[in-house]
Amino acid sequence: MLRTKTCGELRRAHEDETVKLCGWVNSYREQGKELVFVDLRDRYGKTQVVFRTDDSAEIDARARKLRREDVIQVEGVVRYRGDDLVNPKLETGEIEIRVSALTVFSKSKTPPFELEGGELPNEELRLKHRFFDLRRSTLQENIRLRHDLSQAVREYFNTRDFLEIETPILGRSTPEGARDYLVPSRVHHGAFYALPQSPQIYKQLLMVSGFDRYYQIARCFRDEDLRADRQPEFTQIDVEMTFVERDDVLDMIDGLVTSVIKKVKGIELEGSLPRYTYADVMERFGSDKPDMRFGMELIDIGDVGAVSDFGVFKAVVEGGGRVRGINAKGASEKYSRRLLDKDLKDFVGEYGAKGLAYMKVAGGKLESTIAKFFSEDQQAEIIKRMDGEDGDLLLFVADKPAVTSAALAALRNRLGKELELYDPETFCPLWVVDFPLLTWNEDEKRFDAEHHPFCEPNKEDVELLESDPGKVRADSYDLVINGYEAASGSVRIHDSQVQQKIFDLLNINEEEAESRFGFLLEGLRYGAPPHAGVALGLDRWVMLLAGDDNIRDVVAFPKTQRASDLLSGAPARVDDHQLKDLRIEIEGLDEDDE
RNA sequence: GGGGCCGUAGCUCAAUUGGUUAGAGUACCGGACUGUCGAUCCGGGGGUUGAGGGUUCAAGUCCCUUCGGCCUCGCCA
Repeated sequence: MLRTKTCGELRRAHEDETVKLCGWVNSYREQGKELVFVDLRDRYGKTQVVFRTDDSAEIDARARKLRREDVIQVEGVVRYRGDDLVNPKLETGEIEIRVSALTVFSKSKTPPFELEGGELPNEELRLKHRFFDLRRSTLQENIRLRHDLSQAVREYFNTRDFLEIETPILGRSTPEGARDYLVPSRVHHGAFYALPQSPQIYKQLLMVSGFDRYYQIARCFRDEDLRADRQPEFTQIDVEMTFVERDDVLDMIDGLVTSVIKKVKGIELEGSLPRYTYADVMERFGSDKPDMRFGMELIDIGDVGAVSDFGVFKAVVEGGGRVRGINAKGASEKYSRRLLDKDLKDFVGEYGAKGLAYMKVAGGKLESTIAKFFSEDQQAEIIKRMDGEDGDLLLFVADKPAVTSAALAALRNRLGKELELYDPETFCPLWVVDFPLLTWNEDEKRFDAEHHPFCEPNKEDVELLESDPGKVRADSYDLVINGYEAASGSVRIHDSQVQQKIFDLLNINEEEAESRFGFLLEGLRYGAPPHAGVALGLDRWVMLLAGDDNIRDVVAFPKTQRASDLLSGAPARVDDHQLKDLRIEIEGLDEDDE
């Protein structure tokens, strides 16, 4: 046995035991000719080991050659350090190991950066040495948290009659949705598999097969541009249930969310998560994934703007736009004029807003370069509607309705964070329901599925499918936490005729539908039960539970924004004979185009 | 595809208006130290300023091109 204990578990109660420990040299301190201290580290903690010339000059000499990150084994006796020598910063600080034998398993090159203390090096370097970065305690804890979450999820579903079923990774490319990652077939020349964007169709077919409660912790792939919270491959907790309605799924996931948050974070949430309609959150927060840890709702003052003397507001309202604003309570002195006129204006500009109007509330009136365009009554009405008090900063965007939503929602998130309007440790989950089924695609002059093409229309709106498809609500739902989409799902269509009708609206003709989705449509023709499901983004959940805002910190081997793996060098060129097997030729490559 | 920030010693950063031999902390190497624990003290080595080109008497600094990382809009059923 190479070790009898770990570096995190020894206490005074183990005094006088002989133990073997293995680990990495975290730090070393030579103290004169007689003494060497080494802090030995493994996944479980750190333990101080002490070498003395008295005990063995030979071991002491070798100990003096130890350097950071060398991997060693020590054998020795657990000693209480003495009342004045306890180190309260270490869990094992009461004791140390008096070493009687040392084995050096492996020497380390000088580490690429320092694991603790000081600032983190740039992420490029960390990713190149990911195996090393992963030794840092924060990343170790994140990976541990990820494991805990996966296990809690499995336990929850396993005790409720769900079966974990794997679905293919090599599948078929389907139209719409994200860009597929493709895998060429060697056997079928010119044909390609697609990696799954999600196991959607397979899980629906499993419902048709009678596996009425399914889940899977499934890897998914989408070849789209990345963000701080998006990786090209990511993990979904995929769930599907048969003979259920929307609320059955929501209740089941409420239970999952409250139980896993309790289990991995020890936080008690209300048993039933609040449910809002899409129309409601879009109006009040301008976003379908509002951060509900703070208020600052969007308020419409378009009617006041329309009758004021402020030309910008008037013109926007007359042109069918909206004037909406938010109230940054007590922030009138926190943003300089330069910040407001430049930084915040540019910030909302990223979302298409042409300007940002602001007014400060002081002495019951509005203070602003544009205040003169508003009568006393109009000012009073704005203050009242915005719930304004002296010291408040009111910010307005006048633009196309969608632009006011996007710009103010982003501004609200930014101000909420900058003004510290919430406790970053809290979790505020909510369901958003009744999404639109379809959204009009102006470029292609047709409807797109808002969620995906297998989503059941809300029964109350079925008539509208013919008359006004854009108004049809879907029987779909998103779970939102702290401003992130944390899960998404819907009741599925189980009638092949309804499914065909939706394909028609999406401008997918019968022939194309048969060719691309035929295997689903055919399944629906052989006795398909009502079913519904949801998928939770595991990576985002771990990120949120870790209090992080970077998804790479919760993935063991993540990819960069350009989807490369700096550790392995993927993606990379392949040998010509591999391409020849696949009958693939690469066009337009320069010699130096690596 | 668009916008923004960044790249100087192993690492984190500094370097006046374009001007002396590109510095500091830390890491690394050597030495001192009998209870250290972010050890301390003394000494030392270490630079293709991401790469390429240009302007200039002179470029880390200015210009062009390019590579890479991060944030973001579009995109992500």
